Amino acid sequence: MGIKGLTALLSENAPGAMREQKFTSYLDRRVAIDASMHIYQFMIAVGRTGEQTLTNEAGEVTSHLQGMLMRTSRMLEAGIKPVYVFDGKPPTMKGGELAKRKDKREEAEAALKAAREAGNQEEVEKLSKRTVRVSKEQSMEVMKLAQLLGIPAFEAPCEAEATCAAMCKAGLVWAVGTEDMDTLTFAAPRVARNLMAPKSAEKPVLEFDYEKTIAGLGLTADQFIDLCILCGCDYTDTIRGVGPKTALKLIKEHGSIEKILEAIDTEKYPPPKDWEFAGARELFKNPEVMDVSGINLSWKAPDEEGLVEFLVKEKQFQEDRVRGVCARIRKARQGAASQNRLESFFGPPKIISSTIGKRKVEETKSGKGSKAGLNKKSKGVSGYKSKKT
DNA sequence: AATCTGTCTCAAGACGGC
DNA sequence: AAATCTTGAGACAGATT
DNA sequence: GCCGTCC
Repeated sequence: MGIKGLTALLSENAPGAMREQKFTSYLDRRVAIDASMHIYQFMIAVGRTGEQTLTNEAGEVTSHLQGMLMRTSRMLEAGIKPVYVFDGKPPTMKGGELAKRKDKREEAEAALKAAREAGNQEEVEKLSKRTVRVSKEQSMEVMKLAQLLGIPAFEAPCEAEATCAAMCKAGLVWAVGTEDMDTLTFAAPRVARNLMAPKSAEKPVLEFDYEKTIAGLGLTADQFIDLCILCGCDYTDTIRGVGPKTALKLIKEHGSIEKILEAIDTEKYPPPKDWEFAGARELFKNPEVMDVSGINLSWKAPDEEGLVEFLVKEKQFQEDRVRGVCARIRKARQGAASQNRLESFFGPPKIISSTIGKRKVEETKSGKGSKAGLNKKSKGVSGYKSKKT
């Protein structure tokens, strides 16, 4: 569940760390993306009527593939360069949280069965969304799809978000595109939300800057991790009676969880029994991540025949749709290669902020060196809009 | 009276033709 | 031995200061 | 913009 209440806390206490961006400003940006959340969304939403989803003749679900194909092509056409990262084994400390989720799912499964028997169609649809599971095989199918589309894809050793953050720290990508605020706790320099919001919604991308986050809160990196643990994370429970606001106050006052425990009345604010906050801290501070040194990311042309083999022959996609997507991607790639100023495709030049042009030049100058972004302070910081609740 | 926490509920895509 | 692992936001009641 | 369709 990420970090409870962190977004609200930041918008009140570190608004300067948040900045709204246009979707089009991600032109030519490399972005690391945790694939698992997307897969879940597609399994839940794509082609669903009642308990029905998209399937091939054999009855295998294909919703995740349809969703990923469309979303990925949209990103590529927008000039975004995605890197997909898949979850590995969950850390053992997540066991408690996972057990809770399992209980809830089983509860929903029981209710679903009852609703089916009662013939309550509406209830069946609602509950079946809550019982969705993603198998390893389905994840691997999405990975295969990404690779056929020419996109780098990796399986992380552990939490995908941690490896995404590591890629961003290493300068392999400009930002991590996610809705999960854990990523900021893993100290990803830049986190982008709403990156995939539907075109129609025109929701702006919300960008979080890590350095500005901790500076805005007035905390050190270690203290920020302690704050996140106190707010509530996936790895351990929290002190009863202490939520985000009190947590921030206490951390600023005392500096660390150890000191807080010494200072507060633990009768009134009982910490969890055998509280393993130090273990959680370690998971955030030194997570198990992929070795990203020496990785050379590249975005290749789609393997059209491979896609036809996989999606058409095996999964019964319509061939002209698949070939159509390939054509659109190829066209976008050609445009990017031949045009230095792709932004002219997106509207009159005068509307485009000059920072985009500048950045574009900087990046092309730096060539395909793997460190686009890290050592570059973004310039247009002045124009952020604060958001009130 | 105002603030904060804990719990429970919900919702989660995208294209193209009209 | 076999099978797994995604999330945020808002409403609201009740406790606390 | 709404709605049927994607597999």
